[in-house]
Amino acid sequence: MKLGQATIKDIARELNLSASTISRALKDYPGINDETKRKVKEVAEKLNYRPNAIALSLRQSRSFTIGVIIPEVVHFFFSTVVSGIEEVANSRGYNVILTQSNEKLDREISSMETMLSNQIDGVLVSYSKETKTFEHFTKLLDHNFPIVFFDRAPAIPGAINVMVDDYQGSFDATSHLISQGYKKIVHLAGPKTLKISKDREKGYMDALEQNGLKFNPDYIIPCPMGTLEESRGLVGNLINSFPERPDAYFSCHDIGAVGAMMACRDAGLKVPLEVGIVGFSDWQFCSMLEPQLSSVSQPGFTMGAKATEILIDIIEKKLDPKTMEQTLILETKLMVRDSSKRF
Amino acid sequence: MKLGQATIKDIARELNLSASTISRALKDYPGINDETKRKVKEVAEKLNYRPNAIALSLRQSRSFTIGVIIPEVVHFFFSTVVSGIEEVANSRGYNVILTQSNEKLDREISSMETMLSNQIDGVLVSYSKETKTFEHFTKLLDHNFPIVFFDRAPAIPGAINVMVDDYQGSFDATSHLISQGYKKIVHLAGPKTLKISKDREKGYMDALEQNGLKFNPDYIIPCPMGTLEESRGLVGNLINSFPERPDAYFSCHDIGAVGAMMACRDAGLKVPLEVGIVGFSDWQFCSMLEPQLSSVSQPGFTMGAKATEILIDIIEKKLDPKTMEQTLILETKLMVRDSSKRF
DNA sequence: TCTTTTCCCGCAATCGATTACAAACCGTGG
DNA sequence: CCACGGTTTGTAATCGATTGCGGGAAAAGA
Repeated sequence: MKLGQATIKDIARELNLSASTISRALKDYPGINDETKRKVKEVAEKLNYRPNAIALSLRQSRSFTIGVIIPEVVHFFFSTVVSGIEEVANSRGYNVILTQSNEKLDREISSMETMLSNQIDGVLVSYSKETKTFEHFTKLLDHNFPIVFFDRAPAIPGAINVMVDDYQGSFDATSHLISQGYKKIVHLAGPKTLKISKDREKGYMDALEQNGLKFNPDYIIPCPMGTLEESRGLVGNLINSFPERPDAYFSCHDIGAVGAMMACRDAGLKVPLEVGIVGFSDWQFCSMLEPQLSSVSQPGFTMGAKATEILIDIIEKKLDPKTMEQTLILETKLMVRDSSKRF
Repeated sequence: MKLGQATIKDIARELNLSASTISRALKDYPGINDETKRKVKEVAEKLNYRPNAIALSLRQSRSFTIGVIIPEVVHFFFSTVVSGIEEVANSRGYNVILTQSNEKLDREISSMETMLSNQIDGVLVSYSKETKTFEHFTKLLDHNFPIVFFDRAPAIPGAINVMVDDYQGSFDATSHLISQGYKKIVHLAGPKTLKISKDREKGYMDALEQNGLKFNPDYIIPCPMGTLEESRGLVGNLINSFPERPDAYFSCHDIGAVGAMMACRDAGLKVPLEVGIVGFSDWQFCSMLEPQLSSVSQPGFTMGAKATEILIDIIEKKLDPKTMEQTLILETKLMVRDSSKRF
């Protein structure tokens, strides 16, 4: 109304026809006079008619809108994923409603609530660090509501997940460090609630073992917050206090790696000569650092795009969550740069 | 339906009441028996009733949804703004539909179209670099459709804008370089289509003049693409070809500054001793670089938050775009770091 | 000329919630 | 015994678009 938005009735009035005729004329139904169609379209054009998507949604019980719940937007990886989501959703005629949980469970839940009220057709979720129970998702899955999880995959049987091969990426990164002659490799680990953290930790451990290095549990340093200050502080302490000073750091995310790099610089250690460092995610800034930071690159855009393809296929019944492959794993790629190149 | 979502009619059937009674009972209208209310609420709870927002939207011709159009999500500044938007919109009960134009005009236009179809209540826009005409906005503004522009403000009389003080930020940055003894200051400029580019350029020029330095038009280097490679290449060429080698670079964005920094490093020039560098936006990575990059910090979150406050106030008629202040300018803050500190 | 077929189009219901108006029911007072 | 007031609930229209069904008119056939 605000816009004086023309409706089908306005066209009907103008032409002394009924609303149903207009509707059919606009959609080129057979059984409508060509001349009538022409006139209807002409008037529609003139009045700048635009179908009311809300009315359609109500009638069809679907909105051509998908919801996205991510921990935070201001995050290189997630924003990349969102970009992929946006791209595919748009090209397939869907809108994207975005909410961030800020890593809080209650916001995640209330987001789901309002999205459901808004009759979204499906939802893409990367759950928060706080999320330890998944009833708010399983309840919906049980009713066949389309949900696709990305990056962070919950322990829900039957859930569809799109993720990167965290294990392999981590394994590759650690193996690379070993191949460069680093022997005492510390792992800066993420929160245990996330499967990705556990996978990355396991990749690290397996790489050590398969390369004949002994695994030292003290070399796993939990960095639950994931801030630069946290890892910088922890690594700083560690450099001075450890009996055997570590000679490499593999962090489960880039920020942690930068913190480690700074701590090393603070301590006067040369990277990569004395200390090797590898991060995870390959954020934009990796190649801007001095030395450039090696990192495991995650295909964020692809992840968003694939997850959206799958979700929409499920919505449109082109895929059946019951019978399809439940987990799509995308390959990572180790970007070797100066921070870990000794030879 | 998909969810077997309960409607008001389901409750009505269960209790042998009419839909209207249910509606009133749920909203605690007077004139409904307390006992009835209790029972209605009980059944609503049992059936996990959630009002259908789409039905409400249709009836009220408003959707409690605002649209956001930005050039790209994968951009530190814009994602920060989106975060602010999300925050305020959520707390005031609005959903956020996000689209990115990828700096393309036609996508910007088609985004507006589909958003209007979806009966959004208002829209927040930062227009694309390609956008040179604004009919797709003025048409709506003329019909009193709520639009608030942020960061990039179009030349539309009467439009509401929220932006940072690009001029002052630029002026401060340049003055700072001068105060550090740099004399031949190059400006890496952005696309002329954006007002922010022009403002930043003007701030640079005025700072030179007011500090008694002669302005040399050759010292303004257009960097329309805004990529690292672009500025790195341009500055690289410039170092070798210029009769008087510049001793400082003020870039209109951080990426350009990093490119300049790399070009200097390539050329064996010491930053900040021989060359001073200042960027604009204060992206996350500024303090991770070596040397740390000085930059003009823009309050992205605040910008998103303020713009959303204003938009919703307009939507809810708490503000009148005709009579209110049309441009809100937020202060920038120069973050002085090592890349420009000579003393 | 009367019947049948074909062609166009309108009626009315639907999606879910809201709301002005009307109605049914109760008890009470005249 | 009737009317009236108050309390509680129901009816029906509305938002915009769609669609099954049916109807009217003109054209074709008998």
